[in-house]
Amino acid sequence: MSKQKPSIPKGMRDFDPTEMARRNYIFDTIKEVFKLFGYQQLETPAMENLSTLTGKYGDEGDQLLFKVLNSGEFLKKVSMDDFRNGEPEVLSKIAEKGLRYDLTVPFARYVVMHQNEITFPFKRFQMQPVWRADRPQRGRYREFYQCDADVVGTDSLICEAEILMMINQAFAKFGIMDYAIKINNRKILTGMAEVIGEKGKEGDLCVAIDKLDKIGWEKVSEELFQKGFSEASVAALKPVLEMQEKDNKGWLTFFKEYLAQSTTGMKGLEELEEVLTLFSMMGGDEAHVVFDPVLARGLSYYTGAIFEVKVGGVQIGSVSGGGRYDNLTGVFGLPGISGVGFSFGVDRLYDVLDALGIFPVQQKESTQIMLACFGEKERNKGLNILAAFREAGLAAEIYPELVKIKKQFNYADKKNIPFVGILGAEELANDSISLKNMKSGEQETLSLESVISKVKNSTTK
RNA sequence: GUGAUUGUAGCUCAGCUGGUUAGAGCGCUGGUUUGUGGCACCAGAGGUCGCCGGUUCGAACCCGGUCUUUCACCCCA
Repeated sequence: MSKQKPSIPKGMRDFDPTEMARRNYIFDTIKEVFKLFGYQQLETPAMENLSTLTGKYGDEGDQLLFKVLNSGEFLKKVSMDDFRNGEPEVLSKIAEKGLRYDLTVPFARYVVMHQNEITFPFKRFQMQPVWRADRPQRGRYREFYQCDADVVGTDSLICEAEILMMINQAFAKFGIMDYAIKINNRKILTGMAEVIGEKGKEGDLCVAIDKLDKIGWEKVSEELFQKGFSEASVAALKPVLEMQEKDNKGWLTFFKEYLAQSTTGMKGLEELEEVLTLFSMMGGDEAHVVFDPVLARGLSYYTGAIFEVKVGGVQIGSVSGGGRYDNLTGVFGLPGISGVGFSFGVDRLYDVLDALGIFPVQQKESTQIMLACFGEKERNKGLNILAAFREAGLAAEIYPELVKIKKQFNYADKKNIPFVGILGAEELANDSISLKNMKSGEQETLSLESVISKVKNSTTK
């Protein structure tokens, strides 16, 4: 074997112990909130049958799927004719599995497969990596985690209100104060397209409108003209876009008049109002919930509420988003199952907490005390003491080699272990431990019991 | 997928218009200190300059390809 420089695939990452401690903090916090609202955890395999995945994310999505080569002689089934017929023909014969692209489609597959065992409404959450063969950029990876929570099998708007509550609570736990949950409704967007006289074109409308704060009104209207919108309809749109300063109540009043001619639009408004009412009945903090009529995402599948969360004071895209969809499981042969769900972007949340400097300082995952021993006799006694530490619930370790005490201390220092218990001839003779506080440098000779209580009191909060 | 951009020691980076044995800081190892980490001082190890090919008497430097990094677009978390 020749030497090779080790590397990892493009767009994939290692997480060192510090990063893992912080990531686990994020996962644990989110998980806690999900559970508090009655969501149950689900896991699905990294690979799905390619037939489950293809065609669910559009042509672009299919391109971004990681396909897994069949085991064995994967070329055996391929004929020269297949080669002449092109890539799709060959692909279907050499790869029948693929890595999951998101958590929603595998979830839909699961619901259909287990429809007879599931009690609806079904509330599940899922925190697993997904893979996309995208071109990586900052904050965009080929392997990343999604934290999804969905409830399927009910149209109740309580679910939407609960999602707002969960975001509220998660952010409160993280200590994020400055954030906005933007909320809109697909039916309102449909209504807008209707009342400006461009029925059915809310897709194009939204793609253009969405860029408003990026490229400005002039370019947006230019784009709309290009998409075939008439002069009159673009003019009819203008009042909405110029209405930037309204609060939620103001918007609702405005839209009740603006959308009066569209039954769909009015339905969307009703839903929105109902969600906000339910949310406040649950005791939600309305200060963070902002109706945004230009919020448009996931239009290919969302049919009702749409949300997105932006954190203030940092230049990072949305950290959470979701919405209501009809007919989640239709493609797998189970029509009529609707649901609403949302997702936290762990990698972005990490960046936000990092940028705001609000990760908890205390690393509860690190060792609380290490034993340093001068010789073999001390080491042997140390093993007993070590067991007692662990019995008492302390994260403890002993330096595994009989080396110079300096080296042992150095290890403890590098690993940020707050206490070192020293065992030498003296300590052995009078059955004690010298406990050194690595931060203050103070050292005292104590009994095993007092070492345990001392370390416990000063390292657990 | 389109257009740019980056790559030199474990890390962050110097390295002149192409010219001997490629440097610094931090980190690492050992020592000053055989019952004590951080600080200081001393010594040392560590690089086929991303990879492949070309131009040249001579390439870290110029050219082509490839991989990687970052950025914009597209799309998205």
